[in-house]
Amino acid sequence: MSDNVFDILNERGFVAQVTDEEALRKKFATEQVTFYIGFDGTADSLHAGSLVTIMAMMHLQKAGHRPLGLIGGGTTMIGDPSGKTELRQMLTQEAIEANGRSLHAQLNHYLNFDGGDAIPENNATWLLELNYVTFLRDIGRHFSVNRMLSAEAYKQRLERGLNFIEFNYQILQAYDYLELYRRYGCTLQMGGDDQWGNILAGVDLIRRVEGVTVQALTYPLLTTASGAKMGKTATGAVWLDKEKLNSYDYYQYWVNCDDRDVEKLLKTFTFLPLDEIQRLVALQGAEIREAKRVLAYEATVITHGEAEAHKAAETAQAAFSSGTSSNDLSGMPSTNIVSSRLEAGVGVLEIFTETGLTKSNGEARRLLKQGGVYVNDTRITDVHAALSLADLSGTEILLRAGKKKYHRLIVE
RNA sequence: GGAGGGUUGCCCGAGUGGCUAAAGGGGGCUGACUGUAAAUCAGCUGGCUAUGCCUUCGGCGGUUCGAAUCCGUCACCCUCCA
Repeated sequence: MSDNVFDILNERGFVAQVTDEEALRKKFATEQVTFYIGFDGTADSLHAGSLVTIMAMMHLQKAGHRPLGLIGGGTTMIGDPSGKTELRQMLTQEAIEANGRSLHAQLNHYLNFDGGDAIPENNATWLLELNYVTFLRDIGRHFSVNRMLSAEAYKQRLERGLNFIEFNYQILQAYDYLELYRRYGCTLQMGGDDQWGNILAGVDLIRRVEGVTVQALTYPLLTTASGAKMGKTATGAVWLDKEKLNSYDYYQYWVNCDDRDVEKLLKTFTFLPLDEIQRLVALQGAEIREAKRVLAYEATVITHGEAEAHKAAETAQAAFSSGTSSNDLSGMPSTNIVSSRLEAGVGVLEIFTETGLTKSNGEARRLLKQGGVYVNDTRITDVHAALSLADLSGTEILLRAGKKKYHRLIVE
């Protein structure tokens, strides 16, 4: 370990706040640190927002430390008030458990629970069977309500109303840290900067109960240059699950990023060396697209693997670079259609909606009127236009909505 | 438990009997310009078997020729009092 992992994290922009930088550096340099990050169990797939966390874990793991992926199966039943203005929607226990399993399977892809020494955990294991009175005696007495109330996270909620159940969230998260310290010797918790208060509560609790000083590190909450949260688009979250978002669209998400975000994204979501990133970011004007392609490729490799990333890149190249002869569109989303339907003629509006390019016939009609409907790269202007066998090029028809959304219609 | 205020389209928010598929903003989409970027400009932004029809203003029921708008009731949220 010539370079301290702390520096790697720091250089790449993963560090917002640390409890004790010197102590943490020393730990990283001298021992294997078991660290944990909690994942909320409200969905059955992680999205690009969680990637920051995952990348941080991977960096530490590469440096020889031991990641502990904690699914908040128990805490999800409560809801974290931090950064939210409303009570989180309650999920059934069954749904939360199912989500937990999916999330662990996903994390396994990045952290390798099976082969390596990474540890999957779920706080439902200890939280669900807590005895209320015992918990109050042993843990509750260490928490000062005064201090909790003065925390920024609660202040805002106090204006609007804070449910008792949510008020307990921090205590439970603190307790998680204690449990993980006891069970696995976990001495570092990381998380988004909005978790700082909750994480510190755990650090305090461990000091009071065990007399041991453990560490906390948060990374900045990433937003795009236009102010949106990472991993969310208007059409939905950027899921990491291939079933929910195919590799091509995933690749496209990264390629379409804002120029101003490229450097940050490369540092955070790829493992490329910093000097390479500097070289890419130095590109000017349209050349910056090269940096975006690298970003998209690298990011897709990490999540979907090299083969998928390669296919996505080829497909994007074929679709967007008119000069090239590459015709590999295999990565593009597609829909099958029986040839008899084409023989009879299928309305363009109908087919756009059927493939999901538009959500309704009305939307398709609107799109067409505005000049955003293309078939085989030719703009369609007639609302009543229909596709027939004559539109086939090979065994497929290329549909496009607007400038960027492609879809292949494959005849079987 | 008592008194009052609120619940409108993806989000915020105006509307307090017909001119309301519902102002305005945000977001999104399309087009132009470009570099699959940003900024800017213009248009669009409930559904359909579409010069018309249907559904939408928390749920249900009522008054009315006509209701997001009035009445009743239920649900949820907020504020003040306990």
